Amino acid sequence: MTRRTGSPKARADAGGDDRIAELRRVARERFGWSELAPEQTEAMRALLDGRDVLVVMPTGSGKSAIYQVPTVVLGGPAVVVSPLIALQRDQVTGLRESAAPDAVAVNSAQPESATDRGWRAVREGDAEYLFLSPEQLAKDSVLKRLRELGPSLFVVDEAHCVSAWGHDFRPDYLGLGEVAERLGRPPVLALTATAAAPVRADIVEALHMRDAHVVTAGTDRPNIHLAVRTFTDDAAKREAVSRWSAGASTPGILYTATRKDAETHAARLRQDGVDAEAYHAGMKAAERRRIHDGFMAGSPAVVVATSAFGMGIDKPDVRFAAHASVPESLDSYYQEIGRAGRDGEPADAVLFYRPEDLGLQKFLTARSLDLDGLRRIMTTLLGRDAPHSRSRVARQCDLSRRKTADLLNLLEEAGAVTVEGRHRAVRALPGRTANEAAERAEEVFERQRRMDRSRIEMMRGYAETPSCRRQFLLGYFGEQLDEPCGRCDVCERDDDRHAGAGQRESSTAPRHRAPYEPNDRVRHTEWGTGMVMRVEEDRLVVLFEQVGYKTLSVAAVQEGDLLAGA
DNA sequence: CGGTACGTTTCTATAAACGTACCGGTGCTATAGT
Repeated sequence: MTRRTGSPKARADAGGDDRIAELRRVARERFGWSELAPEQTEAMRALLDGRDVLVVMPTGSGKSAIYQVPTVVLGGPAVVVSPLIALQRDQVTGLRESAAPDAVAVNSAQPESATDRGWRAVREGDAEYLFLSPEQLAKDSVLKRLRELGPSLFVVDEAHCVSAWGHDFRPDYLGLGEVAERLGRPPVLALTATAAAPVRADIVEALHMRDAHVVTAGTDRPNIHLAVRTFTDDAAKREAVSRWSAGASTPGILYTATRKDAETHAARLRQDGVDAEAYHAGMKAAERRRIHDGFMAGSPAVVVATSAFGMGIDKPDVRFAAHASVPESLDSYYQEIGRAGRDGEPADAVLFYRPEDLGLQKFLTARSLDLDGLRRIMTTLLGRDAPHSRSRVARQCDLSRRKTADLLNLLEEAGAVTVEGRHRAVRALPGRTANEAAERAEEVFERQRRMDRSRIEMMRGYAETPSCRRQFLLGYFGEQLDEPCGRCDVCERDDDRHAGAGQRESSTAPRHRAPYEPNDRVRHTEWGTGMVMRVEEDRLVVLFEQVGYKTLSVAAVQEGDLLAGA
């Protein structure tokens, strides 16, 4: 692949200080930002050097700036992948209202004339940012037009969606790596607020990032108070949720696991005189927008919602994010509570927990596999030498486009098929029968399923941990908090107990230390290789590549000689 | 996986107990019909 002259790489050699000065100047003159945070400049520099960059930074810390400023310096349009049309709309409006270069969006929700105007604006240099969904980028016609524009950056916003949705819900997310290649492989930038180790690995793999430069700002949000309230009885939990929410400082978000629960809790809160509304994907688009905009403006004060609510909610003064039921992972949980307290003032994250609620999440994450569909696809592909278009595969195997994409993703990950540059056509790799290939894909599927299950178990771990919740949460995201936080229910309970007994355990007291440290690479006799995520006094949590998260007893590990360094 | 709604059974009930079927989240895009 040849680069255009004046490519990021060539220009980066001109001198680092000049580049930073230029970034600062553009940030000041075009965007009105007088200062850039060190993480922002670090990420921008890497992009100008032509590197791929993964940024994990809390929302509100200026992630968008990381592509907006370099796009101007590089002088070419940026392709920005954004998961929701509503989000695209907000971003386009925001840029239009500023002195910064304009932005356009390409999606199915606007008339064709608007899309045509958008393309023209980018082509003529009147707009520098082009927002699209991954589904748009799965279309040849769109890719062809984009390639002609010669984009200078390929940006994936809310990049955790690659991992959360790519494997089933929105399979086109897994095709983005191929898309970047077909666009001439500009530097790839992935942006997200939270990403645990397997999520980061998913992002890097799916986007085909090379030697990705990872920039992280601390994940911790110390002003968010963490608490869990445990129940055995469903009715008692409902009652407690209602009472707590009705008495909490607003604005706030109450998350529920089902649409029905969102409706019933909202109705109950209204009865109690709270300005509350339900929000979920089953509601009309206009109604959803009304509630979203209303919440931003101050009414309703409380939104009772399923996981549909939240992306694009950058409201500084949200005082609580409560959960009437557990979400399916700590990734989602942290994403959701992270919408509270963005102004830095105290905020509450309360989880109303019943172990039985984990059952619903198990059901919702349980996907089924069409083994026969896998075999049919492989038989079709093995019978032909030339690459096959996806739509032809779908037709010949009598599968929907969606399902075909799903199964092809599995087969690709299993190394049974390869995606060819033009038209993202697929071809079978030789050496395996259709049956063998289908079995390998099934193994990939089973591994994903085990990972999903283990993530639910980590959610249980958080809810049931006998020690500091913040340490647990941050450990999950690969960060260590050396001391208990003092700002969660467990820490406060311990404080009370020690105060009552008149003695406080010194934090410097010698403690039995497990012979493992977080981030150690280990190998288990049965579960293979993994990484130590968290070490407690008598237990440790290891993230295994094949089976996901496992909690091990240190004593059992040592007696059975189960873990070795790897 | 677990809750709920509804049907069937039972020492023929204006009642209780048991069994079974069904439901449950996230968004894009294309397309048919007003």
